[in-house]
Amino acid sequence: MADDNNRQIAEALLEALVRTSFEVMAVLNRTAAENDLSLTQLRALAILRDREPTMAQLAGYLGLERSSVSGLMDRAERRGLVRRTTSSSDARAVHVSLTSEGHLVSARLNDEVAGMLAPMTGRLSAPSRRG
Amino acid sequence: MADDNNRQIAEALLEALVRTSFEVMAVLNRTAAENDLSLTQLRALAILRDREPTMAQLAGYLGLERSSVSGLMDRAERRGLVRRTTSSSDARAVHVSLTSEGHLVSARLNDEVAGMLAPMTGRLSAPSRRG
DNA sequence: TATTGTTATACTCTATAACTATA
DNA sequence: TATAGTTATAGAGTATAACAATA
Repeated sequence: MADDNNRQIAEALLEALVRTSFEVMAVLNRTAAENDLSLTQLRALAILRDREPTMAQLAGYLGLERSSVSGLMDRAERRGLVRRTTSSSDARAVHVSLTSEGHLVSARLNDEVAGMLAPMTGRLSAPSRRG
Repeated sequence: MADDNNRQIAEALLEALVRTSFEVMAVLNRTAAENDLSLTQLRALAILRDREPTMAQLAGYLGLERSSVSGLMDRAERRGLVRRTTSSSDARAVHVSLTSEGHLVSARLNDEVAGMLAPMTGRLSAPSRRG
């Protein structure tokens, strides 16, 4: 019976976990969409905030094929958010980095996401101030 | 200083929340992909497990345009997972329901997701059995 | 030979706009 | 007139395969 109870709790947790994840992704998607970006572009901009990876490394971070990232960065570059620079040590490699515009956008996205998820994180961290 | 502490906690929670959500979505995506389905198809099958909504209602559940759901259900129908039936009360409306094959697939997906997320939910619900 | 990045191609997902049929 | 669903169209995201340049 203890096992049965655990199973029920696990099922409820599973549902809560999946539902919460969808809510978080919805917030991320909405934030991205309001800035005319896709979720993947948002992820890429977040990754690039503190890194200047090669295309292959970026593909690794995003869990995508290199060819997919080529198109992704084509579109981001066209919008002036990132730039490509050839590596000095390996003539095959191309590094990606945020432009100043890209940094601005990425920081703004970060703040917006934090603000939108504040009801979920703030409630846990901040004590109620009623009374 | 208490406020500053709360802010730091909220930031850490935000990161954990987003990271966890991405991990959950990765599991869902992988599960879907292994069954040659997209995440949206997986969501739709999950929704249809206990409902036979109209196309418009399904679009509402999924947060998509009706036209997007038309294509989605075209592909699901072509694979024998769902069927369309015209409403008896409103000749304009079309209800969507799982076929027996669709039910099998949907149940299997549910089990696979539960299994893959067990490390995240089981750890919280089940006491350690060491010793 | 192996790796990096790109291009060509194909498919899914999604939206907007226009349409038909019904209410 | 308004609503339900579909179709046409377009663009983004993704993968696989083939390629050129470099290691």
